[in-house]
Amino acid sequence: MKAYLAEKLNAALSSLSYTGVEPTFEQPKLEQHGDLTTNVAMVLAKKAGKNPRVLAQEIVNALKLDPDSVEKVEIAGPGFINFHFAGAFFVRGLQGILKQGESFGRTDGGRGVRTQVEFVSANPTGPLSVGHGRQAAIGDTIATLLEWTGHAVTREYYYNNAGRQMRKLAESTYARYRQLFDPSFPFPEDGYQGEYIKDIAEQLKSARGDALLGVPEEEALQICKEVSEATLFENIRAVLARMGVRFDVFFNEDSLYTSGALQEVISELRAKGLVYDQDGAVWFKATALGLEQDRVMIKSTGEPTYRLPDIAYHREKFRRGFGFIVDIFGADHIATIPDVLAGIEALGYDKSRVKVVIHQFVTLLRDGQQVKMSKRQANFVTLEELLDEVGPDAARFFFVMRSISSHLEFDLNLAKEQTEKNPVYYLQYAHARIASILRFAESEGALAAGEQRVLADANLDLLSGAAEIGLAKLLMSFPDVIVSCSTSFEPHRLTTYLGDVATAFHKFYHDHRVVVPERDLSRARLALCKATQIVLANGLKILGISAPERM
RNA sequence: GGCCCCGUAGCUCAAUUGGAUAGAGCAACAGCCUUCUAAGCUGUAGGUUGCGCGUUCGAUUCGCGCCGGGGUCACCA
Repeated sequence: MKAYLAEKLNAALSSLSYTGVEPTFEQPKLEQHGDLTTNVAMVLAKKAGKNPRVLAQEIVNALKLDPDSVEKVEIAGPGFINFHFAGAFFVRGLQGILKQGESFGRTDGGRGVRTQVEFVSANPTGPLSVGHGRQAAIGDTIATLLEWTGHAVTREYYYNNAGRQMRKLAESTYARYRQLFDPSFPFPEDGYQGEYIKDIAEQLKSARGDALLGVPEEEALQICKEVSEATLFENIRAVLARMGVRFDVFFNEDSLYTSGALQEVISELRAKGLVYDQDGAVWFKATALGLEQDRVMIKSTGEPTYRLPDIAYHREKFRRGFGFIVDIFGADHIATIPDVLAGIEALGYDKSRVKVVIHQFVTLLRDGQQVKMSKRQANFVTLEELLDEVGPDAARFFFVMRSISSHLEFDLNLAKEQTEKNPVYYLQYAHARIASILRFAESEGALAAGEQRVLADANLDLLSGAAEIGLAKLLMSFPDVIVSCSTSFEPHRLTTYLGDVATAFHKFYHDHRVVVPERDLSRARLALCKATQIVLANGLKILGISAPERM
């Protein structure tokens, strides 16, 4: 429709010899402003030296449109040209939805480009937090949105199981293990305080008894590290799986060390004059690239800081053939990004192919009070505990329902509530209600069993009520919504849209009885129900939330 | 102090990326079930979009300056 109008509008403009303007269309907020609107008249007004409304009238007079699809064109406000489509246009569009079914909403603007989405990427030093949960939900949803818009997506998790943090983990587990035999054994100063370390120590004891007491400490620490890492990683995978999040690749930072990728980055940057030695450390000359200060890449101890492997990792992403790279980070990582982007650009890669998505933090609310989360005090709520409490559907929905650049206030009471107040249930209820109607229709003989697929043959012109057309109109915009969510990396818009669909459906349900004696009308309304169910199911699927048949 | 995010109805948040009269949900009040799921629907009320300049046909959106909240500024990740 947009393409059709663009063509007609361009023809009108050139017949009036206005050139050099590409008209744009958008969907007006208010229904009375029509279905599509263009602001060309206002854009052209200054250049043409004419009043925008007068200009708009000229353009409208020159337009030749098919009255079967465009019912009415009018000029409004400061000079908008509003196009009102015929109701039949929307209603007939339902056929397409019914035919496409579970693939309705997919588009191919991404042209199959190989796209990597990196998210979560927590090191195996402890259980996932609710912040990781938000990142998992956002990352997985963005990955799915990219798939739905034609990208070939790889979901990737980057982790480091070497270095200081893992050493600390091993020492913590070892100390807890020793304490099981001798409570006075000292716990490391800055060790991991959490209860989970004690659990791992207990496991170690029941599996191996006191065997670790008899081996040299280095060996015991190595065992502690391996067991802790394996246990924690297993837990991380399991918790993510409960949320329906699965990764294609777990990329180990360690491989960058063994492959020589780090040295390669250093020497290439050094050759470009972007690396120098000072105070026994190796520095990245970030100031030469317009950044605020130079940064250490290799400490005087010989150990790299995170920057070097991060740059090397991003180069690997390019080398592995990804045409588009999406990084999902929490707000606490924001400071590291400019260095990495500058680094890969200096290495000759196009940093505009990297999209960094930064999300803000999560605070939990219980009984109207903020739940204090302190990792140090070890009284933080883990993602696993949250899933136990509210379930994966509510968790995933709540995690993505706010703009990612905003703080998320997660109301535990609301997420648990199985009432109309809870937006997740509102959506799922609409889906279940439709399933129930379809079952009823079959039991009444209004619809033969398994006939749902051929509802596309229904006489859709019988749908003429405002609620019916309004709903059909909304359903038709689903593919555009997916594209918009995908290109803007704003998955919360999908939750808002689905809420609108559910509202429009409930209104339709309230205004019209679906199964009525007139068989053709029944079938038309059933087609509308089925199309709504398809949109809800597809939308929920993208969000990773179940679409129940009964509630 | 530098940089980043946020500030919109009593509360939690939207607002088609610069559009027309700023919208939802919750809370409050008033209604709607003999009928396909009331986990639903309808209505009322609620606003100087933190404040002030500026950019232009037009600003919640862009720029500058304040105010307030959060984050971040390591030879930690």
